[in-house]
Amino acid sequence: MVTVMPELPEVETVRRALEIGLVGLDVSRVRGRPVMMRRPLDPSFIASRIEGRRFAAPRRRGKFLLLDLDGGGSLMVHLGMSGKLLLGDAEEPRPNHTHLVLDLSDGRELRFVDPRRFGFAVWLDPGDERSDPSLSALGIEPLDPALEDCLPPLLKARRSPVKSLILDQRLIAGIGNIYAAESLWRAGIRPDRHGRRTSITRLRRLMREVRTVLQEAIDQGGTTLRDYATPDGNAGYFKVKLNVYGREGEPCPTCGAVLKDTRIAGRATVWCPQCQH
DNA sequence: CCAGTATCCTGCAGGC
DNA sequence: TGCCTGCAGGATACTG
Repeated sequence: MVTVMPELPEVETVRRALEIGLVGLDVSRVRGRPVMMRRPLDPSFIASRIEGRRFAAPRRRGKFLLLDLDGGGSLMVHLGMSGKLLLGDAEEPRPNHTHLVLDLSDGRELRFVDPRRFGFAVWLDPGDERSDPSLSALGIEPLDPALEDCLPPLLKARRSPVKSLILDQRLIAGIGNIYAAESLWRAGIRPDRHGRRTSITRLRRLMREVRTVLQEAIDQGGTTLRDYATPDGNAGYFKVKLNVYGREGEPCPTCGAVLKDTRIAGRATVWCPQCQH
């Protein structure tokens, strides 16, 4: 059983669910206790900035969500690897590890839940966005049409394994361990091949596969989303057909060779020794 | 500047 | 059955 972590497609699907379920609602009250997360959570400060204000359309940059409020400023949320944003009835019991609760004007609550606390939620005043260290360092969006032209030369200039490079958010924003493995398998490139030793042609192919797999996953999420009468945040967690991730020891879907399992930069990496070179 | 590794956290799987 | 260990991974601080 593979647990799907929030990478770009999952975050985008959450964004779309919130666009449907959150825009136009007012925040009547913010609740939560201070807790150490990837960045410290300060519910009182967040409350001072957003209580009494109305949600505008949410945005996404890489894996970061920007929940904008009318009149300026955003609640920036990163889901880490176990984070969820849930829209639920106030009557329902809250899940364990609910760190932040926003009471909404329709009687529901927006809940930020994150057992492993690799995620965070922080307030950004207007103008903070430009200088925020997480956002300002981000590389190109994978769905940007300029991807095929911009990124290959940058990858070609690096020594690291291609897999490490496409996981580097400063180069390309939004890919995690799952879609990295899937993209490389689709492109027929060994995950441990160094950027320097990969032709521009093959790197361009990789960029196409990155875009395709992410777009397919977003489309799947969109399908999931339409199935929910009331978007509840869980809509962001779906399963696409994963060809290699979590399938070490199983036959390659293309050639039948046994999928190999290795570690690159400390991360589990599955690949086909026959198809990827 | 660049590459590689340690670190944070909880839940769960596997071994004995 | 129950305890222990290790792994899962995103971003970033740190080391060489």
